[in-house]
Amino acid sequence: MAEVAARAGVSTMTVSRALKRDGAVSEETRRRILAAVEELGYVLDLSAGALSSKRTGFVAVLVPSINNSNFADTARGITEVIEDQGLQVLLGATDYDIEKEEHLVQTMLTRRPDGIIVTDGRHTPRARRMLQAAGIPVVEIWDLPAEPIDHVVGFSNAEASRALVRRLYQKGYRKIGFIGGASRRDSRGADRRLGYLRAIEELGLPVGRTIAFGDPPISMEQGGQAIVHLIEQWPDVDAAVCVSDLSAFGAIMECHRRGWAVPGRIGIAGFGDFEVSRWAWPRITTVAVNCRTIGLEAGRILLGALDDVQRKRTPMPATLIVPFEVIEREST
Amino acid sequence: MAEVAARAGVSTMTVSRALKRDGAVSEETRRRILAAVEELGYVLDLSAGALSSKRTGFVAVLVPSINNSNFADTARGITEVIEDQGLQVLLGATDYDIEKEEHLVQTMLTRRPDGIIVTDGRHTPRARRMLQAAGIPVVEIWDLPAEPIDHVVGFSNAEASRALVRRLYQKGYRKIGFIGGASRRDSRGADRRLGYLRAIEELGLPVGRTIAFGDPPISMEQGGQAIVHLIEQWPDVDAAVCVSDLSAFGAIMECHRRGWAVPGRIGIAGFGDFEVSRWAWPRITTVAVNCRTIGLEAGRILLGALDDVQRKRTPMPATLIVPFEVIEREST
DNA sequence: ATCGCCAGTGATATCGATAACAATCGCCTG
DNA sequence: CAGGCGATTGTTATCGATATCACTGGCGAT
Repeated sequence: MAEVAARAGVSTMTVSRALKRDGAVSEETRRRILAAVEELGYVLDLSAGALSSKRTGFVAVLVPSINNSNFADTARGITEVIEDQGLQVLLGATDYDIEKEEHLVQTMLTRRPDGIIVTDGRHTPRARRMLQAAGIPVVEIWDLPAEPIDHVVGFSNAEASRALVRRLYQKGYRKIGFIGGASRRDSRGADRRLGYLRAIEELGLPVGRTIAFGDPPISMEQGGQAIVHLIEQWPDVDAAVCVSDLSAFGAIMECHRRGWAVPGRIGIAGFGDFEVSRWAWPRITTVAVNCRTIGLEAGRILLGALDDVQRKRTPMPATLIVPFEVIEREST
Repeated sequence: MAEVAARAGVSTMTVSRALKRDGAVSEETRRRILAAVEELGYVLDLSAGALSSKRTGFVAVLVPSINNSNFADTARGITEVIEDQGLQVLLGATDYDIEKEEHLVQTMLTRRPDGIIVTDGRHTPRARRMLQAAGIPVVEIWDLPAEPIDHVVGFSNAEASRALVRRLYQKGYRKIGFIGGASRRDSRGADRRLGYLRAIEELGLPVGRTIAFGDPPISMEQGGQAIVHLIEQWPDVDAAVCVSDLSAFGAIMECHRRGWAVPGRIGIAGFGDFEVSRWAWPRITTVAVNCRTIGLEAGRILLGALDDVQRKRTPMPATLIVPFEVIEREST
């Protein structure tokens, strides 16, 4: 930067200002500086700037998996909003594991992000403590935690699942099974099962028709295996609610393969409104949440909180509940 | 860190050493320091460490899209390898746009990563210049650039596509069409088309049966629309090669919907061996490359280059060609 | 007994930018 | 015309760690 400054005949401070968005520098000077930057091929070093300004321009984002288009959409939404403000996402994947989340939180805090967005409201006590002590805005997304750390953008997975079951009931289904993961690691999956159970009970339907299969994320393959188990174990089952669209898709394809008509023999519903559900044949009944919106809103709330901090206002923790929608398609 | 040092009765330098992996500190001292760290809830500030050590511990990774499980797998592979060495991935998505890539390269360099991995061998001249001038190891992946910048881990998309077409020919298909994106933005997609054209020509098959549809990434929806166009335009077509599995899937489902048997009426093949292709019904013929391996190898090569730099050896640019495999399944 | 080496530790300078405040200049207001 | 204000630029201190070199004490080899 000193070289650029020398070449442009100004001080480094002026160069620094010229390279910021809000820098108060005269047009003439800025032009000279930018020319010098270009000629020298100079690239600003933010890691130095971060140290003195105490703002790194990073927003840490933790998702269970980037290999899941729902979370990928959310991550994109966040990125979109915050990069407009010159911030950058530091992405991490927890693999649905709160121990790994704890470790990632620590790693991320080591980079001193200006804010952090975590998926889920479940954390290890130590992770929780670190998040609270970090002194930066925190947004928990994709869930409605009982005790939010700070801000929240999410919805009740249990309610959504319950609404789906009730819709199936209206449609005439009475022997409804559930296909989900075998571990509690995926807390959103566990909530969906909970909502299913609640609905079944409320409606007075036969209980117990639950297949637990494999570790999250439940794959297409596991969906296919699970539907076979479900039908073998309870031959009178007339519908299956799957913990995600991917398992629902696997289940439907397995039914095709075995000549079981969907929805003729059994209705099958998923969760998440993945692309595959919109274009599969039959199209898959599911619960849609706007994943990108979750990301956009989480990003906006974070930006708002950062703005509050900068203006030395006390930020007010916000909770934003995003809507979900049961979408009935051809598979039920 | 000064507080921790005071509490442990040592200098900050010793604390710093105790918190590194290779730190030469006596067991007794380390224990005292870690205890102090725990009691004070101290979290190391890497953004400061980066400044003095001139190593940020970042590896920048640019992929066309994180919402594509092939690239997500690659990104995971990279992450896996490098986080073992205490490095962290800085992920960016170019949206299949080399202008956006240029911008991202600049943004990333601003963070002074220790190395950078970019998808594709096509770059704007400025991006290319910046990459070369950065003075850090560069790995280009998922392609075999004519003029590599530095290291390469990839395969020839054209060759792979050509092999697929030849396999279809062996199987008896003679009127083979191609479904791909309408723009040249996706250079791997363009290469696949090229390979298709080359094969068609070599085999003396009827040419021209190419449907170009939409901007990358070509979606399931576009695959469904394109197959209709293809069949309407050339009713005698007996097979379709799609630029990716997603479009192949969309095409197959559209055929189901219209009562066109796959592969009875038309055989359909994809590219990429996505999960959906393994579990769809019919299972989809495709070209498989081990995406995770691309990531793992790219990570390893990068680590090797970083090691070379540290030991002041001159790193030798490496090119690693990963194998692809044509997998014949039920859809052809 | 002396020397040299090594493990463990500390003192100091430094990484490259920006915050905070100061200085300068021109122009407007009363 | 004095005072003051806003726009522009510079000076200096500082952010929080680590590189580098220096120092100490113990121990084995000669």
